[in-house]
Amino acid sequence: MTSKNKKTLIILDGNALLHRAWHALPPLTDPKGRVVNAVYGFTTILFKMLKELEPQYVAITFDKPGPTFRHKEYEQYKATRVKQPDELYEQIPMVKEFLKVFKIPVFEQAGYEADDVIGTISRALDGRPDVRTIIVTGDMDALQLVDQDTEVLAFVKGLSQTILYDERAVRERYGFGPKKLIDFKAIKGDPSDNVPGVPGIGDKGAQELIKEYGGLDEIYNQIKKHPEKFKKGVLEKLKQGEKSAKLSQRLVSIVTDLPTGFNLDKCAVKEWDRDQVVKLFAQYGFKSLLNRLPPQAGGPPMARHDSEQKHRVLKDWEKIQEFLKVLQKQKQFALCVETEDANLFGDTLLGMGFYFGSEAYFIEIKNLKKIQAVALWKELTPPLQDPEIKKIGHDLKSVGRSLAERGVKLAGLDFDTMIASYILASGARNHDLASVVLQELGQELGSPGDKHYFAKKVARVWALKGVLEKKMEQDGLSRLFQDIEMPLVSVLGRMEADGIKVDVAFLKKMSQRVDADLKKITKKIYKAAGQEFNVNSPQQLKEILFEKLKISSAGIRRGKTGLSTAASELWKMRDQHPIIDYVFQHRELAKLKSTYVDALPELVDKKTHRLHTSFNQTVTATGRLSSSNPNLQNIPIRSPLGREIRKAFIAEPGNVLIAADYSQIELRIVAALAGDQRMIGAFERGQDIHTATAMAIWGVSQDQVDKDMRRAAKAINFGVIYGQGPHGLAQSADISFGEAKEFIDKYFEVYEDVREYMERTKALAHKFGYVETLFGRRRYLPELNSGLREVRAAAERMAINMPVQGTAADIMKMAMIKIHEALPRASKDAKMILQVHDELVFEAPRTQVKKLGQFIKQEMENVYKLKVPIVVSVEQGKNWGEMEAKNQEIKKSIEQ
DNA sequence: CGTCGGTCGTAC
DNA sequence: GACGTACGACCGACGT
Repeated sequence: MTSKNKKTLIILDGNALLHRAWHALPPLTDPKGRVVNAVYGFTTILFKMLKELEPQYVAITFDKPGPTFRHKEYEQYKATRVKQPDELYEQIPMVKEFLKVFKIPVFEQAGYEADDVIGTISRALDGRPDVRTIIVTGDMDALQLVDQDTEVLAFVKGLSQTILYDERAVRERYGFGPKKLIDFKAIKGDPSDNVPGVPGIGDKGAQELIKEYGGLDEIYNQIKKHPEKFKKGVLEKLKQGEKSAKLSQRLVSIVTDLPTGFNLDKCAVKEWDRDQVVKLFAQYGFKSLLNRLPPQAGGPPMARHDSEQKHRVLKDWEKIQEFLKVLQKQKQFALCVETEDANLFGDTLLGMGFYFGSEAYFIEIKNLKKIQAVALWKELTPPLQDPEIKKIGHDLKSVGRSLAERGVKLAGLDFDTMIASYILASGARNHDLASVVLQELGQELGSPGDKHYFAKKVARVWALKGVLEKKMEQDGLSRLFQDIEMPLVSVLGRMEADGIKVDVAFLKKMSQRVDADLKKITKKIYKAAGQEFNVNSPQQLKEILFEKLKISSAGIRRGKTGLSTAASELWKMRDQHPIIDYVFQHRELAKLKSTYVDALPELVDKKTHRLHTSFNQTVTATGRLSSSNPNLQNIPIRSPLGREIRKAFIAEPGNVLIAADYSQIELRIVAALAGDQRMIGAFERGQDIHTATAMAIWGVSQDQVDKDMRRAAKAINFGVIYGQGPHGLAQSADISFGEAKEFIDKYFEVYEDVREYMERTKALAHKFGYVETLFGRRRYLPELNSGLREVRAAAERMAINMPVQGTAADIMKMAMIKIHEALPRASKDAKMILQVHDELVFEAPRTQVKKLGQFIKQEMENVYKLKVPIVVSVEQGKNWGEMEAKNQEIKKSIEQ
């Protein structure tokens, strides 16, 4: 039989390949946080083998966990093996999941190793000269199985290189055939398996002996007959090691007669279900592997889920008119907006996608005649603006804003698949349409190149709604979605569109001033350093500080790139050299200039001088919003120069800005969630919470609490919210580790229910794998099961923090919805324009401040009844930097 | 020339 | 590394 006519069986040594992949690849994690590098590596190997070897049959073998007959034979067998981390072994079931989908059979046998199963299979095929067997493995033990019809493909150097061993290749490498490898190893031993061999004889000696005599039995026969043939030392060692050699021989012999239930037909390569494969890959985050899926052997073309007819692209005006008539009748539909530049704003509109009645349409608008476009919008606008007609979409805030630029006020926002995805997996994955479709539907979204891409997109959005809705229901997340997140979408859209006015001239002047100061301070730095360098480069700076100026690096934190030059570290060296102070000044100026003073005017609308941030609703792991382009949630306030920047945020003439702050909202939530009467009491009495904490910890009266005591109490109050340990507290309160530890102990004695609450939260997190806010918002924390103590501890801190931060976010969101809804009744000219986590900023006519201030405070304070009072302080001013308190109850300077 | 990780700093 | 949640500027290494 010529090799051409032969069929090929590949047998993969699962354990060996998994080990190899584990060591060769960095610890990649999947969207759930599990380490999956070995699965990934194994899968790439599998694909490569399928593609390159084009086998007709495939089988996989694994070790069965537990002792083998070799352990019974020799207790020390593999005793020197270092146990690999759990993260590796946890990947075996994952690999098996893949194999199931690819319909590849797994063979294993209790009490035996993968090699024995491989041996059995390859010997079972001895009677089948029409089958060529290739054993794919990461170690060389299998070489003894090589024969006329059996080869070994061994991975060397990680996963990058393979060598194919047939009989000749084995002979070339060792000087004898595969069968003799057993005796060779029996003599030389195998340190990695702790097989002793003949002590004192190694690689070279064993090789010579085998070449000379052929095998172990022959050697010992010769010793009896002609001991004089052997060198003295070798003879002695062989005699001494006879028992050990015989034992080793048994240990390294691969068993070939197990009852594995092997049957070649079972191993025939079968077609797999591409959708299942895609789904699984999505689960594991193996996006790149999708393109490397091996071709289906002889199978029909890939099955497609949706027939092409269901996706219609409408270009002709007549067809579009027909479509519009049907659209008018719909009570709900999915929609998307497509623009040339993909960001939806100010771009040429390509068209819009719609889905209803099991059909997807893409209406091409770009090439319509002017008069047709006008007619189109006339027909399209009423259903889009009708709040009774439900709109389903992905990122409806963007859709709404895009339509708003074209004069359409989108209403009836019912189901946003981006938000639903976020609700189900906040922080755990991307929520762009392609990712969500892949994760939830197991389908590829395709690219704009596809003929029906845009129509397909909107069909996918519709399909997603069904899946996500059900999942939210199952997890009890529907209320959160319907009552908080969906109503918030249009609130945020409105805030973004309104924007905030910026005094650009003020910032330009400031830029010049700061630039001059920066130049001066830079000169001082160069002089002090004795040379010019880039002060903005930490790398160059540390060279100047520690090498040129020889500033002591004792006690300075080190990072991945060496000594740190962070402010906290520079502070430790402040007395050693005047340059440190200059660097501080330089850092502050450079930061403010580049991040704010120069960056903000770039993003201001040239005509209106208003700045339109994006409030992102699907970014944070806790439920907070984030802000970007620009980030208006980190505008400086703490330093005097920083606060100057806030003055650039102004009200229109005749208007003022009103800022309303939740006071100590997170600590109040801690008190409420923990049900801690002592902390609740302090809030009920309207006490300053940090002073109250200081009083309780030290058992003193209010007037005995000095500044330092209050400062320490404040640090620990905040620390609690973050799950901070003694080390962190020592740092932030500037006290010793021992003192910090004492404080924390005392704190939890005082607020015992807070301690209990923390413990309960951690326990629940471990039990369920997630934590939740008062309103059921979840955060999954797969890292709680990490084998690494540090990773686990970090996850526990997240578990502590999320319900607190997240509940505050929930409350704030509810207040925003309530206010947005009621604001027109309080004032038709007032606008809610910013949210900064615990603060809302409004712009309103000066004349209405008093009334509005009261209204806002009322709404914010009463949006939800906690076990503690919620208090809001209101301020007003011409700009965001100079605000005056409107109510006297709480003075901002004290409480923060 | 673009991308990306590292470092740093701003806010709550 | 040691305190949770973000965004973003700058640097410099790396790949095209």
